[in-house]
Amino acid sequence: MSAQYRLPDGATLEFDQPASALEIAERISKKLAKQALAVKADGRLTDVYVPLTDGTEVEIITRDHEDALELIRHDAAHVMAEAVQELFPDTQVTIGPTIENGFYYDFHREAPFTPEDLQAIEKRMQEIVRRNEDIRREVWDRDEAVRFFLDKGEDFKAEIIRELPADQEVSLYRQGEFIDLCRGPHLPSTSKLGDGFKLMKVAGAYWRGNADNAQLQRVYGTAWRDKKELNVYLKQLEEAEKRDHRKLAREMDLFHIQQEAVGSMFWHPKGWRLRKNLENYIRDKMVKYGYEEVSTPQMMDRILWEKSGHWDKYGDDMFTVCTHDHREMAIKPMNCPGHVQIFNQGIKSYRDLPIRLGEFTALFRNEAHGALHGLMRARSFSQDDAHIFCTEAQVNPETATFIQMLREVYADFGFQEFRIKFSDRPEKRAGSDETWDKAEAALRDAVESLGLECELNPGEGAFYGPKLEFVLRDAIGRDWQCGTLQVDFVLPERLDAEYVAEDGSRQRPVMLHRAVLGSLERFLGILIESTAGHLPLWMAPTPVAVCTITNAVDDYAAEAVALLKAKGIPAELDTRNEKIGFKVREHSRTKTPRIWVVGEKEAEERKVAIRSLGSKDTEELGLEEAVEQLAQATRAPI
RNA sequence: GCCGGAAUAGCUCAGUCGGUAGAGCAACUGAUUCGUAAUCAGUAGGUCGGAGGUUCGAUUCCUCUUUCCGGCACCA
Repeated sequence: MSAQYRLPDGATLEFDQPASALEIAERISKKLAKQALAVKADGRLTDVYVPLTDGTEVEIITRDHEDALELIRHDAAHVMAEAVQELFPDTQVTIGPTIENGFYYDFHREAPFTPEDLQAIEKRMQEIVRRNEDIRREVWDRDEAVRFFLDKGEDFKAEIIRELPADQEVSLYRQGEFIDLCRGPHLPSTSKLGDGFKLMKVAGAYWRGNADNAQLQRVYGTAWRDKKELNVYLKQLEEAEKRDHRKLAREMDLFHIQQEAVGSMFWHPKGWRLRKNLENYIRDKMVKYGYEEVSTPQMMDRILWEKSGHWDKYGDDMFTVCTHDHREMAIKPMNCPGHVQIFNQGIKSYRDLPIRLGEFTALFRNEAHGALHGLMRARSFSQDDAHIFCTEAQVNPETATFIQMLREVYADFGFQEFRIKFSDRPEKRAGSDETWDKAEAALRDAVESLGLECELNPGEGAFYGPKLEFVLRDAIGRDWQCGTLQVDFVLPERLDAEYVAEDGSRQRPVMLHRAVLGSLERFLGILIESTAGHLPLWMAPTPVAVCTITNAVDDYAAEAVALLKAKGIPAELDTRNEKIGFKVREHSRTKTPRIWVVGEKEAEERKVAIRSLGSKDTEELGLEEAVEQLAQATRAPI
């Protein structure tokens, strides 16, 4: 039976019988056959040695193809598992997927893998690559596969196979002595993996992501087309680590944390200026968008938190204080119940809605030790938190306005692109299913009418409602939720919020919980990392340092600083007896955006020589003009 | 919280196979008054994260503990 295949260039190849991608490649050129890693058959990735059906559209995947990395990483995981089982036969394998930049494999083994073990594993992987073992697909009977793995003591693997969907083929891939359940496809042999991989770290990870289950050892690796690509990646990573906000914050003298107050910042003068700049900026934005700022008690009786439902879900993570009369007060982990109390004062009419209440006071959450991470995850922090009390009909327009505001703010900080996640009902939640149906539908409607692109994040909503998460990335690619919008029909019910509708009836308002920046601390951390400390002029704690060349011009420099301060610009005066090169270096290292250099010449002409951070050029300007210009440039956008 | 790693001067790090520590930068003092990423010299700075144990002797070995780093879990 003859078979025809179409190639990407439109050409057709004919064979006497069904041919594999390898045979097709062979027909085209020896070189292509040698380079073939896999094949895209009618758009589906398939192994190269599998005979393809007549009429298939065939695209040979070589190393340069965009899909090659995925294959290489997937194979790296298998080769690693093979190496581990050779070196540590008491190890059980579980799963080993590819991830961004690499792969991991979760192993079960009593003894921990040491850094030396990782080196040994990596070496053995290189050996397996040299062995050039064929990687072949086999389809097994499910029960037989389960029995096979149970016999080998591979309980986790057997469990995975047992729980595969009934209609799914059980395919195993064999390379040398190693055999693993896998959907594929794979490279034709281990040598194709090449030498662009490296094991990075070991970490604990729970079986099936559940903390009640056994903890496995996850070995992370990175894999690339070749050594050169690997080295480029490692270099990038090294550079990214230098942008760590904890490191930069120390260099910039922003804040510190110490043992006596784990998870909370001691903000230094410069850091606090920065922090205030952010707060004042977003405060003005909120005024612009029709919010009222309020302030609610730092601690409130436990009873209120029980009523709201927070105690049930988060009681363990709340800090509490006992009063002399034996009342238990919770230090607020969030503002929503407080805002409802304000809403509940007096009778509200539908004419009053929407009511938008915002607050910036500090929140306290007893975050798990292992979760703490500099500014990104702290135990005390503030949010640009606000609650919009509105009618159901207002959910849609309020969402639209919020998204507009968020886009505007993110753009002001240079975040043009960000990810949006749609998180729907979690397992543990308050409110009826009907309420959730309504809330999710309302949010989905809003998202759809705005044409927002979001990814579904199943089961990750708040306990009182579904949410949108606006996600930004840190220097080394970790995702952090910053902005959020949550639709809540539950808390108004639990806390008895109501308004009088047009027909005179009492109605529950909908509550939109929303934050643009989210935690101000976290947002600052992200901003510091994304800008490598080169903050926008209007955010910088010290926008300018005035540096003298000789002490003869100290008075003139002091006058310049006085003029700046008169405009509210926190300028720094540097009259130290140091060479100008020294001063420039130091202010550059602490990321001062502008350095004004003044020497005899400038003093005589009443000018300043302006140097911008990251540039070697200088610009001369008259003193008054320079002050005016900087006053403009340090004004936050509105 | 869990798994692994780490903790030495303000910072970055070296060191001691058990005999109580060193560099560079920063700081301080003095000299130098200088034109855009490090002027020179000198001085000072550490109960080697904390507690306990082994030992004649512990920064080093052991146990516990705290904190930090990386993941995982959690994230109102």
